[in-house]
Amino acid sequence: MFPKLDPILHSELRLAVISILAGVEDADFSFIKKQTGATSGNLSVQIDKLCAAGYITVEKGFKGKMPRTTCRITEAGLQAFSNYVTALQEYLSAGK
Amino acid sequence: MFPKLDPILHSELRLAVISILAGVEDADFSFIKKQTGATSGNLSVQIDKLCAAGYITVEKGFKGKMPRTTCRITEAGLQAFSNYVTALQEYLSAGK
DNA sequence: ATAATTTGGTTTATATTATAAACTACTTTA
DNA sequence: TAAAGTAGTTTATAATATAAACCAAATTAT
Repeated sequence: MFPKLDPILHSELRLAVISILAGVEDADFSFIKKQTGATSGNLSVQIDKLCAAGYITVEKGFKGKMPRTTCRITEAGLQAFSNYVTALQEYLSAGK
Repeated sequence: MFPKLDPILHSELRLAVISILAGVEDADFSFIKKQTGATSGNLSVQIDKLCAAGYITVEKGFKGKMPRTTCRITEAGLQAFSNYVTALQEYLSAGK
């Protein structure tokens, strides 16, 4: 009746990150930080987890002389996000 | 952009409990346990938290000789559930 | 030139949360 | 009356999230 919710996505900040990345080609650390309002430390950790899960890729380079971390959602990430939304609907709609 | 998600409801088991209670007049411990597949211990703890938050009421009585714990959602609980669903929609729909 | 501040993060420690294991108390069935 | 089942609670442990501290380089101010 209640499907298991993907624990990687069932996290406020990670869900926000995936949600952002699902809508754009790619996004860098600073942009995601501004959009989410997260602290650097928290964001760094959660990005690592999404990366370890294979839901996003992280590319480190430079914009001029400043370091720049660019994130992009993967196919697996898009699929997981879609599954999560579907599963969650079971919970949200049960009270009807 | 991303609203804060109520931490009381942003828990797989507590959300399932609220979701069940939102659809019925009341439900007892055993019924909720069967529907969710949760262990007794976990369910007991999460019901306590929902109760402490004022989202449900818990009534202890007896069905014949056996103890029976009946849960019911409160107005505050219904409101919180509604708010949670609305907030979550921001996350789920952002990738479109 | 150099000192202070900002950018762009990582690492590590702590607090919170969820889960599982162990236990209590009573009832029913063999 | 002994074993097994019901209906939970309490406590311990594992997992998670968050915050604090730190690092390195670049930029800006003195």
